[in-house]
Amino acid sequence: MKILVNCALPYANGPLHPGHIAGAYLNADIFVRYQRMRGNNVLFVSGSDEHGTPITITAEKEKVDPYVISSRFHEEHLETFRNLDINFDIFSRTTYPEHSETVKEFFMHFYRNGLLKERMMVSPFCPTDGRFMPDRYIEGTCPYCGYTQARGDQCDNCGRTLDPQELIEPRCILHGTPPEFRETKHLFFQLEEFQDQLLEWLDTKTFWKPNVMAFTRNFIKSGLKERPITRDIGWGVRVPVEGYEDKRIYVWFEALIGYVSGARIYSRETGQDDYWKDFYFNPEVKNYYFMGKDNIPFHTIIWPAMLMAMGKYNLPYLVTANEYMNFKGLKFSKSRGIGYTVNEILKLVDRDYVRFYLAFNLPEGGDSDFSLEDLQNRVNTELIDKYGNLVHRITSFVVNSQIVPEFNVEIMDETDRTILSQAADAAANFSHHVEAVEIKKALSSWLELVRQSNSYFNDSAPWTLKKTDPKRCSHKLHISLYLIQALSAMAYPFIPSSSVGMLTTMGSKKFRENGINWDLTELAGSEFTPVKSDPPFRKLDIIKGNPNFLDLKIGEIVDVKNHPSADRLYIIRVNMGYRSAQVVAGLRQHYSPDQLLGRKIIIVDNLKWSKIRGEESQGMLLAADDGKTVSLLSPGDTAVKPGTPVKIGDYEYNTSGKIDIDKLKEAKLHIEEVDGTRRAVAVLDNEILPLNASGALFSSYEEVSSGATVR
RNA sequence: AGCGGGGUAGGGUAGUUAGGAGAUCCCGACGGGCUCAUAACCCGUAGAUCAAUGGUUCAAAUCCAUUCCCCGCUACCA
Repeated sequence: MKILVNCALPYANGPLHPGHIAGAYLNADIFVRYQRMRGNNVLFVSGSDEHGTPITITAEKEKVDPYVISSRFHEEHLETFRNLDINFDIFSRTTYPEHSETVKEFFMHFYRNGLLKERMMVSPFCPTDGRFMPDRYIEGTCPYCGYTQARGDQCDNCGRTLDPQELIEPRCILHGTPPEFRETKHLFFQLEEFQDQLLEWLDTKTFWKPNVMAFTRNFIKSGLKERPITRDIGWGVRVPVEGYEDKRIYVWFEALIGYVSGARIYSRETGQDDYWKDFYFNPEVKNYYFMGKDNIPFHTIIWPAMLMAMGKYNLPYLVTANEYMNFKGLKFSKSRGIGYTVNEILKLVDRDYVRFYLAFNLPEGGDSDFSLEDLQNRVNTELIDKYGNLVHRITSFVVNSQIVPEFNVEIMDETDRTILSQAADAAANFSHHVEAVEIKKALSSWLELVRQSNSYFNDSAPWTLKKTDPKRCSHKLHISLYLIQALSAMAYPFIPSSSVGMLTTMGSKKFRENGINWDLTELAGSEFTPVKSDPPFRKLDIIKGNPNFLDLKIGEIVDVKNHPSADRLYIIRVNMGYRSAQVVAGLRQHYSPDQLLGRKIIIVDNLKWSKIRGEESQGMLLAADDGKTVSLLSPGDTAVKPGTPVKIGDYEYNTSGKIDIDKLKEAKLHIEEVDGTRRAVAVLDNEILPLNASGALFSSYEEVSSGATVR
């Protein structure tokens, strides 16, 4: 059976972080590996999306050609995927000539069929640069609320959608000069013509995940409108029509066609030019699309409409989209310094550990959270302790005891029958879930069998049977080996290289003969000759040597109430980004509620909760006190988001557990001159280190003298 | 403001589409077992007013309504 799997093309304008991988690529790779184990013929395509404004902006900043930027990240992405064992058949580029040709074919087909209509638009034109500017490059005063920094597409203050012409005193953000509004012509794709056909098609997609369907229906409900597919920009695929020499095709239209051009390029490179055609034109072939949630409407509305317009192309069979994987509750962001890139993580952690953790934590149902501590914990306990140790204890027992494992149907007992039926159930559930792209559920049924297998081995106690009933011992060992063979085969899509290692160690005859395939999960014909080996995994120990025991976070005061039974105390509610906390603070003599509201402050988030005069305090806010003045600590950068972790020096908090007030005092938080400015510092390992978040240091809101203690 | 997602034991989570078993699993705490194994594995105990309020129902974490709180998107970006 042939299957086409397309993954949203990552934008070549920055490094990949775990959120990208968990959003679309790892689940696709797992799906593809599984399908290949089942003997299916998969074409697995993705590539770099290289066009679009952001890349030109980066290029302008660095004063290089946009191609330099996209090439840099294309290479980097290729390496990241390779390092993670995510193996596309082709990872193409939208700057390849074959891509432009394919885009041209689509374009001309639409053009000839009257699906592209010319419209005049009025766009801002910067006379200083002599070119049209994107709407968001224009800034001015909002006509509705008077906000002076409203953007041309939207006002950040009142949230209203704007047209750049509506702005009072518009100016170009690059030059500060007022733009002219000039007429410019563009071609519009007649999306609305496909509305009925799309709705009809969507009605057949009862098996799609609710998030995808809800998003799509909502989008259509608000009305499909014709969309411009050309724009005034110099970077992109040329428009193959006279009078459009200065314009390029809009990326949203062109990047999607990258799936087709990628498949064609792969076919040509492998010397079978027509190979791709069956995947797109044979209606028996199912087409799967993987992406993050932001990409849903492009794949459930625009791309299907384009394929409908082309006529004979297969429409997507399943469109699956994950939510976001965040970093400690905040969105991964290279520019804001939140989280790590995949390549940074791979320097510390084996690829299979990363794959396992991300798969375990995939944001399939809702957003999930990434952290190195959690990664280490999950990998050490579930992958290594439970599974790795199971494989190792079984194979090394067999090797050391020199018992030949042999299945004997006549001495099957109840526990044997139970575990074998559990194994069959697990394999069936696993298949069902992977096929439905419910990767986390598949992994759960695998983990359940790991647990059951450990339990079985414990109950079997072959170390006792060895002396009392060698025949039964040999029989139980054979079943145990069969279990880890099945588990390792099932684990292959998740942790490919480790899985192969396991099967080699246990001396699986089927594996030697057929390579990894799904038949490994069948008991019949299984034979094993385990070899002596080291434990299959080394435990992770990456969280250490860090003296920072303070979990400090940026908080924003959202509510202040008087404590009902204490004259000096406030009850303050603090927004911590991914949650809020109530703290009791003795600030009534120093601040009025109005002064506190909206302020960004630092919260100690791993302090033991306590009741202060009957009210729960879930942390402590930091304030400096020099004996005269009490002042809250102020983050140097007021744009810093609530929930942002505060580092001490370069140390990020990454242990766990609550501390008490006495422990907090050991950090000796105080105010001290750093480079001529009074800063909040802590003492760790006899070293004075400044508190900082997103690169900014902290001072106090009110002036306090150097040496003031922070409490 | 609009749209999307969320609030379940000390922490992290599953379950919510199709309402009913003791609400799942991991870490952490406590007790026991085993000794093949990487201080690992197995068994058990404690710990949750399933955000709040109201409603539908014989029955609600799950359905409906209202409210509160959080995140994301609406600036390129899974």
